[in-house]
Amino acid sequence: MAVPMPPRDFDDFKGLLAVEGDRLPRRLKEVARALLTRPDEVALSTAAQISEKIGVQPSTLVRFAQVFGFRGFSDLQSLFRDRLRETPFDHRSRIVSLHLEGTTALFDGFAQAANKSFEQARQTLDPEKVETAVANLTDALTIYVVASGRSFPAGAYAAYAFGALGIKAVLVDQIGGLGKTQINTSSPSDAILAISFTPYAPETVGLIEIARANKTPIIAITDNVMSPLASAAQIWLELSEADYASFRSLSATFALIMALSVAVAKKRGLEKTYGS
Amino acid sequence: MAVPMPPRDFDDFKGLLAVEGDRLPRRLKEVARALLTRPDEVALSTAAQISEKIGVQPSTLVRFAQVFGFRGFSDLQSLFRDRLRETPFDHRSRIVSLHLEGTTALFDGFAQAANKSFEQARQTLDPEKVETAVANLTDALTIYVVASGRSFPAGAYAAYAFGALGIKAVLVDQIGGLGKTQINTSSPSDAILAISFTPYAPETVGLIEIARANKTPIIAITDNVMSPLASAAQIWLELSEADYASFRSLSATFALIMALSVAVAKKRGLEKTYGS
DNA sequence: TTCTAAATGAAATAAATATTCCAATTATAG
DNA sequence: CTATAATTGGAATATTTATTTCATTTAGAA
Repeated sequence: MAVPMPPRDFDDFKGLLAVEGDRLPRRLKEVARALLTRPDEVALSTAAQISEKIGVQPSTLVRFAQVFGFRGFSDLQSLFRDRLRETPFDHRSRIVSLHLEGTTALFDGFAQAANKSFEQARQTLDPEKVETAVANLTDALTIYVVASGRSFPAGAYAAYAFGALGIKAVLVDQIGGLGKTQINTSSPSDAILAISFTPYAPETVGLIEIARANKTPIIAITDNVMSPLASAAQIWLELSEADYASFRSLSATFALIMALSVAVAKKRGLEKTYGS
Repeated sequence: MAVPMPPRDFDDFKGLLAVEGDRLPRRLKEVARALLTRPDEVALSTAAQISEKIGVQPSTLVRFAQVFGFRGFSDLQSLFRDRLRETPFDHRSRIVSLHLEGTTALFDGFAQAANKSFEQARQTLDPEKVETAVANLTDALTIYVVASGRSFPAGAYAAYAFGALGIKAVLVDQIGGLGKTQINTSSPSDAILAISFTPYAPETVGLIEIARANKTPIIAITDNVMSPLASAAQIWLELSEADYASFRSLSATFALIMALSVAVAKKRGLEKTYGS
């Protein structure tokens, strides 16, 4: 194999991967992906630590570097270190370079809305109620996740997160109009996690009525006291999201779902190392 | 010499220096100043390089560290490395009322990860490519949204957002194993919006192959050049999300989806006031 | 299938890096 | 000043970390 000139900086390296990356053997491709996914870690860790995380031998890292013309892994790593040095003010400075126009400006707007949501959530979330919710979910045999309309993605994610952590959860997706059938198998030893915000999807409201008739404990994530979920649920967690361009953020909802999942897994003491 | 407990993080160390710093001997005082002046360099360089820059012997660095209760310089250095790993918001938000324990602390962790994702996204997102993506989506008769596994909630949300804005979109939900059937109706006058991150769900990869065979333009949201989506797509947008407790954030993905939706709606000039 | 080349894992070795030790210097108290 | 303790520099050593080598596995061609 011809020994090419090694890339001179991180962007060069990335560009090279874009072209040549596909030709790499299986393991080296994994390495490439991993290095690009966590460039900061590459800069700050030793070859042994990195290779361990990726699940390859240190020698594989050295070989990987040599394929691109470096003498060894250390030379490649110095690209990652320089990258971290060069970005000090762009990357982690206090004032973020905001985009001023176009679609990326919209992106910034939504990012800010997310931030605002987080701050609001810190204020409105009652830690005690959250812990009670965790306790209830921990005791549940099966967690039924109910969410419709705009909240459906959050529900889908909750089901995913629970599953990834080895927690038995069912997403009530109402497919084929079978929502009622899906939730009707719930019992007092299970739990419902219901997610709904203004305007409360009538499907969700209808479904939790059934759960209530079954005496299944209901944990709700909703936006305020006046929510139909607040009165129906045993515990409800208040989360008021900010909006931008007439789209309400879902970021705090997602963060809360992740927090609940991990907390339940911890409490059950079966935290599988999976997730991601 | 009494061996004190070494500081646990960078801020601890800084605080300790504020109190004890003046009592240090001349050379060690120089060291303290230098380390605080360029903390990034301390994280990224070797003891020899640092000592050279300061103009002292490497052994002085070791002794310096030991004065503060560390076993050697390496232990002190790891504080500087951790500092660099932390999210930029970590520093500031320390002041803000952070929850210190329990599930709400987890919530804060995920909120910070989301923030870091936003910052990273600002760096990696190429405004030009974003605008091209918007243009492509604007021209599409129907937008097919493809996302599986962890990314599925994002896809579901994209379909929702497009719909709410009056943009014809189909969520390829692969129900009943009909994913291929669903996407097979796509044609060059449509567009695919594919979302996938490490580890790339094979379903998604398979589906976009079909779209490619149909010559349907593909717009991808993925995490790096090595992604199978990057090579298959006409345009791909790079988005590397941060993670916490081994769960990767989705916040930047959601923000980008919202931004794209709104931008397309604007461009089509049919922005219905609905959404939320 | 069999053969050959390529790729990988694991251990051995080399290189680098950090730490300790001791002699030389500087500061401080008497 | 002198004596003593504290601090520092520099070389020697120990430790960690990267790299090379070689045996084994895997993939590809004939």
